[in-house]
Amino acid sequence: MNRKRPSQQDIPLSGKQDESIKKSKESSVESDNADNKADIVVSSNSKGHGSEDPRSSVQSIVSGSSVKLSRDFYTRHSCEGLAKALLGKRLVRLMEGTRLSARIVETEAYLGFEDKASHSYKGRRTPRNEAMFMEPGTAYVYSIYGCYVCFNISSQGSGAAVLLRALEVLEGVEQVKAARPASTKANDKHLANGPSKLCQALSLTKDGHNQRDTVTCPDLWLEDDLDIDPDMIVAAPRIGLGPSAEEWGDKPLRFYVLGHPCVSKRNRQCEDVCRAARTSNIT
DNA sequence: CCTCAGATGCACT
DNA sequence: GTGCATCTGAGGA
Repeated sequence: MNRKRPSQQDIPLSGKQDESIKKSKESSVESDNADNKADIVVSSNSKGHGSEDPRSSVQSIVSGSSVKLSRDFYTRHSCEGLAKALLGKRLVRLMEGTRLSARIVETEAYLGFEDKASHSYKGRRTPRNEAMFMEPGTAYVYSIYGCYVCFNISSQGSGAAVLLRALEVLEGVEQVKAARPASTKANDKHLANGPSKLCQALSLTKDGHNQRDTVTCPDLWLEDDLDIDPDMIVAAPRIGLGPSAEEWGDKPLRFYVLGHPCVSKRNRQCEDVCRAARTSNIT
């Protein structure tokens, strides 16, 4: 039946990008400017590290390969590794026959037993967090602050999971806008730039998706898409943790794509570290 | 760009 | 009863 191939909606980060760059004028300060621009990534699906000059990889956007992520994908990475590996991948949601998809641009790792910020700290296992202990690839959706939900994917390691924090909506923008509050519809970058925003955007609910297996679920899965250059991944402390997390609140377990406009909250200091590491790799 | 307050209901102790 | 892995809008720099 009417399966639409993604067409023009497949192209993210285009036009307006230039505009915002022009606005931020400092064309003399080359390095800063270059990073704000989307040096988004990439060597699509090719593993050989592009030993090329990173500058040449600016804005090479490739459309999704439509290859669903397998169990093996979720199993072969550590929790932290999975959090990074998920960057660039697509979350796909089928709603009444319409395909919605969005690129993952920000994640957080929750390690489980030893992680004081994790719901499964010390192996704590309750009806709520049962999904964290299920097969890698299982969705863990929980409600928070009454009116919101957060979406995680269970990873390897008992009680470990990856929280999705921000997406770039690629397909189904109109439908996504309909699912979000009116005030947020003006700017496409803000459609899914937060853990609960992205759940609203793709209509992910606890009743509908908690404990669903994304490897077999017919209306929710992940697809291979972009491979993010490791040099472009910013590692920063996680967001919103209370004092009970103690030293775990400072560990760099949040990951996002450097320069991507849809990231929920930037950490300039960690971005500087990322850039410094990158330039020293080049020289 | 930033910070701040209030909303909100459920899971757990 | 307490504590959230948050969001929005308003107001200020």
